[in-house]
Amino acid sequence: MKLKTITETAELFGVSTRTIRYYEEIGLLSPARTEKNQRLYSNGELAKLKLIFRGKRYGFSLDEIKEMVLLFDKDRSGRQQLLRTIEYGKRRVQEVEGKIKELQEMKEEMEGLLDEFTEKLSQTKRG
Amino acid sequence: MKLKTITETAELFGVSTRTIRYYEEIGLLSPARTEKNQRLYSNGELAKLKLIFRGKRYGFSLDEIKEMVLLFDKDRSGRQQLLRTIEYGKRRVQEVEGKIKELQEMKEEMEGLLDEFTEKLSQTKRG
DNA sequence: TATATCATTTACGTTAACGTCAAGGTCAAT
DNA sequence: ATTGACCTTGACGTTAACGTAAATGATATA
Repeated sequence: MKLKTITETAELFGVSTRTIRYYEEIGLLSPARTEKNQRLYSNGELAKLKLIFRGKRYGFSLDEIKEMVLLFDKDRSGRQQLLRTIEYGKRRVQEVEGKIKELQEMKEEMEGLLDEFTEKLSQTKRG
Repeated sequence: MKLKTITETAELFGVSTRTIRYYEEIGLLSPARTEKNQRLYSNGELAKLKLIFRGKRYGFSLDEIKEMVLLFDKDRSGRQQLLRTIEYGKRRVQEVEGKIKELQEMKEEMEGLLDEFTEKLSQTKRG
């Protein structure tokens, strides 16, 4: 378990150190610290960051991402907590399924347009 | 071809009229006007709005969306233009394909987590 | 010892994407 | 004629998600 510094982490994900610190500011991360107070990022924190950036790519706000991350992060030992977590998770999975469907429609629509353009092109060629 | 007013359009998409006007401000829409200068939205403009909101749902910025909309919007009659448009479009389609793949991975990951939680739950049940 | 590199916190600045008045014009109903 | 519902164009306000700069500290290297 090799711990990373903040610059290493930032470079790994291609973002600024400010971004990483900001995520900590809003409670998304809680890296360990060295004796001299420098941040150290474990695999766990890196995994969180992966989730964060993935979430961002699909238009989730950091607030929504926070909900999700914290949900799968904390001790959910109580039965009630577990049930809630599972219910919430299932809903999220359905959302993701919906997004996939819409993306596929979008893709088909774009491909349709491309076909039209290609058709036009071949006409231009001949005309 | 029934033209819609701005409030009808806004309600149709569940956004504010300000939002619709803003999209016009940044050059995404160009609705017709009545004699008394009121905006009227044709099916074409509505289709654009559909694309815009879909794009937003996947984390595209309005600037990126603008590129895409304008691309498929203008007269692309010249051969060069057509070729460029098609190339650009193909790249976008590949991007969308990539997004779909990532979303599927995300879904599987979430389902894996849910399985773990469900497992925990059954242990709590028995314990 | 001085220079450079990497880190820290604090705090003000910026931009996109709208929200929210304000002031005014049109048209139908009371 | 005035109330109300709809529209218009400014124009200033707001929030999320950082950017950027200042002041400072530890550590390595020339």
